[in-house]
Amino acid sequence: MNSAGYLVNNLARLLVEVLRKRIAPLGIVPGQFPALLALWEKDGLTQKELLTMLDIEQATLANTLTRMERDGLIIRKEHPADARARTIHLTEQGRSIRDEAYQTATQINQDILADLSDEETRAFLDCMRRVIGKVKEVEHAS
Amino acid sequence: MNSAGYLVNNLARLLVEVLRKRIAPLGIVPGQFPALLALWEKDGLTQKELLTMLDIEQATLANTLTRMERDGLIIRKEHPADARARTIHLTEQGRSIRDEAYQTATQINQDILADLSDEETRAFLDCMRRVIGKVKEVEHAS
DNA sequence: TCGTATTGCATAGCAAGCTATATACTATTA
DNA sequence: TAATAGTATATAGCTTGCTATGCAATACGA
Repeated sequence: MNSAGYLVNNLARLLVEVLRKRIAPLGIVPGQFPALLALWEKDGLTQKELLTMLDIEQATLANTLTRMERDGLIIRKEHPADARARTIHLTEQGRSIRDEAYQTATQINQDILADLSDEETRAFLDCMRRVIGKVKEVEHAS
Repeated sequence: MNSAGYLVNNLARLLVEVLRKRIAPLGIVPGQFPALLALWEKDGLTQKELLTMLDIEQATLANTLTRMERDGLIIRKEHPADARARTIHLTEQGRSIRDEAYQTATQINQDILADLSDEETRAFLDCMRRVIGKVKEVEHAS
């Protein structure tokens, strides 16, 4: 297959594995990256708040947070005002890998786009965003 | 995040879910699609032969084939000449959904690219192939 | 204020990807 | 030809995505 769908899927899997290899020394895995990015921006969020920043389902986040807690990246504390909710806090370890993680991600993005001109990169990302928009539209309709 | 990596991952997940919804009536799931495409081309392959046509790992294929057998899409027969190998054959059911599955996949690709001009689509797919090539290159180097 | 609806999070169960390893057979070579 | 190497497939164990559902706490409406 050489269709858009196949290519996107293929590329996504390749990229996840590259990311996995490069961030392994930091003690994190790809699925934890989006949550970390959000927490590096703003610590102490509830799961619900965190969820609004990420394009994953609630159950996926809950599981990812459990693994992050197991791995010593975060801790969950009881919410001061709502006993259902819990606030999520980076540990020292979770905080400490921030710069290196950012650099790694930036480097990967540079590496993989190295063969495209600036103009091509712009067009490529623009197409991607438009297709994502279209898929969400189409998805809703069906 | 608005990086290439994030966008690709996001798009891939969206597409898999669209495909999942649309092929559910056929009794198949997205992971089975590549194997089915290959088998519709040529039936009775060994797992090893099938593997060369797909961009997944051997263990992933073995598990997918097990689910396909469970779902009545294929059967595995003993290889006439090599007792280690097994040949993989579509069942009548696996064969019967071919045309509808093709149409569904084609329709999805059309739908999601509907907002891009022919020229943009060409450029988009071309970029994707080049980036895939680059990732494989980079991956090998590290 | 009491019963119901809603909300926040967790859990169950599945798919599909990965690596590492086991198992069983085939091929080679000393 | 007997031991060793290699090959085809399967299995174990993990991550990360999904939907559906459970459970407790909160909010609301009669």
